[in-house]
Amino acid sequence: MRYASDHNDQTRTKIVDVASGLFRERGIPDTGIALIMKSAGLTNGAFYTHFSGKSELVREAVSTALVEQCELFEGALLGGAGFEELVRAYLSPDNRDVAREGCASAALIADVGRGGSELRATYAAKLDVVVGLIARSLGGPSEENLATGMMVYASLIGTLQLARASTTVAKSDTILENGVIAALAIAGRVSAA
Amino acid sequence: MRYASDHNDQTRTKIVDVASGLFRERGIPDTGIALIMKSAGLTNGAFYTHFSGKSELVREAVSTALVEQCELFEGALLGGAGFEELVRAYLSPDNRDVAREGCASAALIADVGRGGSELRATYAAKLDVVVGLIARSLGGPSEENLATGMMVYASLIGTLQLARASTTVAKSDTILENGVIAALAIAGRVSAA
DNA sequence: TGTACATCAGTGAACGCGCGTTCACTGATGTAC
DNA sequence: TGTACATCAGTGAACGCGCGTTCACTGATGTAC
Repeated sequence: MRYASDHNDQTRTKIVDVASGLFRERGIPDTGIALIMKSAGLTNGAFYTHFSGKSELVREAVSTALVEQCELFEGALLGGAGFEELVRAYLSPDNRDVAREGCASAALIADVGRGGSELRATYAAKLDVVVGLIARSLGGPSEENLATGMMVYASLIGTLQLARASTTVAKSDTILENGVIAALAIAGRVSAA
Repeated sequence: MRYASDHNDQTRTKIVDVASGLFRERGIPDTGIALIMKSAGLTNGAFYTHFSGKSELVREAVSTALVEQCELFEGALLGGAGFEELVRAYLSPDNRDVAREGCASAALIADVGRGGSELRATYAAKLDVVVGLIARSLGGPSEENLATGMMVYASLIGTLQLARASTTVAKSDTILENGVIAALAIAGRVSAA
């Protein structure tokens, strides 16, 4: 073969990774195929040898972005982090400022909600994994901890979005700090209810 | 004059109202001027006799949508509603299903975060009013209650977004119900911290 | 009173542009005989 | 061994389309003299 046997896969992965970052940074509708392909070091025509169309890429890019989220949480858990450290890792200024590498939900969930059932199903599958990891930090994947984990995640998403929409760094930082307290409050109460 | 003296204002308000709904339903980048004007019963050319461009309309439409939010909360408070009833009004299936008339933050906050400083400032101004109303339902606009109100709002936004992105009505309904518990938990804890 | 002009919200065709997508082609490497 | 053909990731120009925006024009009503 004229390319290494995994060349095709590598190129495809590269496109998905690049798109995953650009979508989070610019939003899905404002990110065109030509920009994605140029950022991946290719021309737009090659796109369709890898994907049936933009919506297929969107699904894979959203999925990949959420897997990154999982890896952040998994890494923290393996490092011995507890619930509060998980929350602090999420609500860090870095995660707020570098949307390209940040939480897919905070950046794209509204677009997912407006999307088709395929996109929502793809999102839901990975969301369950993220919530499972939060539940693990709460003691394990019991029904209660999963419900609490989902609410904690909801709170984290909203907090990060408010922090990103803030007009000053000081206000934004305060929101992130209060977000930790709010997450702790949810962790202590939803399960108990 | 060939039109009533307030005709111009009425048309402008009509355009803003229509845009405010369409933006929430479809997202800002996927809502074009032609569609907005057609929905308002006009042709696209007339748009520029009312606005300097799309971004001016976006600012006014976001602002208007948040004012609607305020009116929902104010109405509930005047009706004697307490904090929990406020939260339940927000996390209702109606507010989830009819994005056109629902919370501007849940629908548009990611776009606001990606927007310019003018849009963020416009959003922030109205956000403070919304948070002030939540604080009022917590007892009054003290520093503590405002901080708590902001975190409650963050949680509500995230919860509604997750509910909208869900794949089944049952899961979505559960998220809304648990969201009430989470909001109560935050109300009880952030202030106390 | 009649006529010429001013006002101005709105019309609708057109502008340049970037979108998602298609397609004839390239060129490096593999295989058949 | 040499030659003809197959493979296939990638190129880059072009497609139709809708975007935000512009602009010459309309037509109903007002004002000036």
